[in-house]
Amino acid sequence: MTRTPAGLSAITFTLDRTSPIPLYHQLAQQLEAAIERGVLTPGNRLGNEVDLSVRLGLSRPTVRQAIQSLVDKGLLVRRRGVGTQVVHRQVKRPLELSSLYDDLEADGQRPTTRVLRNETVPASADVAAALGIAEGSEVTVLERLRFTHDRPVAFLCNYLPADLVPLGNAHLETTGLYRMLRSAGITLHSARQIIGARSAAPEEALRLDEKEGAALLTMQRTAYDDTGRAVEYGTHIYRASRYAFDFQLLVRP
Amino acid sequence: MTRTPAGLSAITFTLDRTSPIPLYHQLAQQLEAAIERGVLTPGNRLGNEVDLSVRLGLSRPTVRQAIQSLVDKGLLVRRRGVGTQVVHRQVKRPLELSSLYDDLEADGQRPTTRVLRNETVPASADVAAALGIAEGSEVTVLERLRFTHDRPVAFLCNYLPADLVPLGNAHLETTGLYRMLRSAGITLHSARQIIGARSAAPEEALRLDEKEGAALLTMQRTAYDDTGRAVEYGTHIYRASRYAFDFQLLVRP
DNA sequence: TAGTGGTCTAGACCACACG
DNA sequence: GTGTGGTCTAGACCACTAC
Repeated sequence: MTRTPAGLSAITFTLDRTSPIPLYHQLAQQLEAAIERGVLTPGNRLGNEVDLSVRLGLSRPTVRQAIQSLVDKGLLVRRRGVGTQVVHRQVKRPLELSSLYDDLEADGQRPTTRVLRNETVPASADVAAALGIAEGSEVTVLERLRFTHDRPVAFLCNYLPADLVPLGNAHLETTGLYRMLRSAGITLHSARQIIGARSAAPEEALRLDEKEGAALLTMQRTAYDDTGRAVEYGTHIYRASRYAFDFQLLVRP
Repeated sequence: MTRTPAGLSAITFTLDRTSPIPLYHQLAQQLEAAIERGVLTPGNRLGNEVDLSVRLGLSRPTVRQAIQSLVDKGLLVRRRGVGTQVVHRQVKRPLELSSLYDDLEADGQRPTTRVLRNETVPASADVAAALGIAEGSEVTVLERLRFTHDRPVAFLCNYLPADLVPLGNAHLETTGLYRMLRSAGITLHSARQIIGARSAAPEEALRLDEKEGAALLTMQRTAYDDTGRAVEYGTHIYRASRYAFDFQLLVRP
């Protein structure tokens, strides 16, 4: 006997074939919304792909593609011979290239930034190596203090190829670096991050309003765009008493 | 004119249709190997999918699936109207659910482990909450010290549902916890990690051979399996002087 | 044995980038 | 215009799971 799962049958899908949004994406969005709204609850079976495709008037590969995208997001699990189910525990925040500004803002923290330094200098050996450019090439060096509730959270030092994008202080104080890069048409592709800890040196302690010797969280990051070109190299220092990295991550199948 | 890129034409692909390994996976492996060996160098175009499928005697969707898997890994980039290229900077180590043991071993560090505690206790409120089980349920609590070169690197405290898998001390001393879970047939699916820092308390300093007040790197993690069931909750403390998290991560398109 | 997802085919048309 | 990837179809057979 073929049972249509209660949750799924309660959903009316509306697919617009004239829309520029791909059909599989429309379907995926509506499935995700149904999960979000609780119409499809954890453990609910999704019903087999063939039935679903017939019901929607789509081909099976298209339906599969929609389902697959949600599997990749960690919302669904497929088991051969069993079926497709909603994962019991929802993935709240998928791991992304963490932008401190976005993280804080998403947290309702209303971050602010003070630009301490913004100038063009020749790249030192280590910066050149990190960015994969010639030593002495022009790079923009950026030093910023980030605050929430008028208290410092982090000291951010970044290096970018000088010709990449104009970095006005006004914008830097009201938004995050990654947003500026994105709106300049630069799409980030990958990054390497090293997260460690160390004790605060006297000048660091002063800058961050911590005691000397307090534990600090550190991150070094190099970010790359589509073509593999290094776009940004940074050294960040966070007050461990006010910040921690919160990752949700998926295991590659 | 259609040019076959030099790199690609130099490769002979061998596809075994009788193999249980899917064709798209065989192709993906061989493409990846070619990139690894340097036959396909960064910037090399991969040639269009239609030609490739004809040459290999595969359908285009199958070839696409192979290419897509490498795009997902961050090795290739596709651009509509342009083509498929090898990414300039290679992704060295994709982000995975980091296993300290595996990380150290991959680094040639020959990690060792001393089990300090391994017993079954009723779950406290916070452990029960983290694992999503009833307070007072039986959990296995594990305390381990991990060494490299006979010096401590980390103190690991983990809680697992008691009935999950037998955890013999002998195995725990010679391998990692995640390997034991995997060989018990548990496939990890997702995890939430919180990485922070703090100063060493006296007893922590003693245990890790650090000075009191030294900066320590901390991680809290809850790991989940396929079904969304919490499999493990742990609190780890690392010597910041000897360990840092090294992530390579991709931005979701 | 029945039902599920996993793989694969051989086409088709479209949107976009580039010369 | 030409070539590229992006999307979509309507089937097919197989492997695995559960009963």
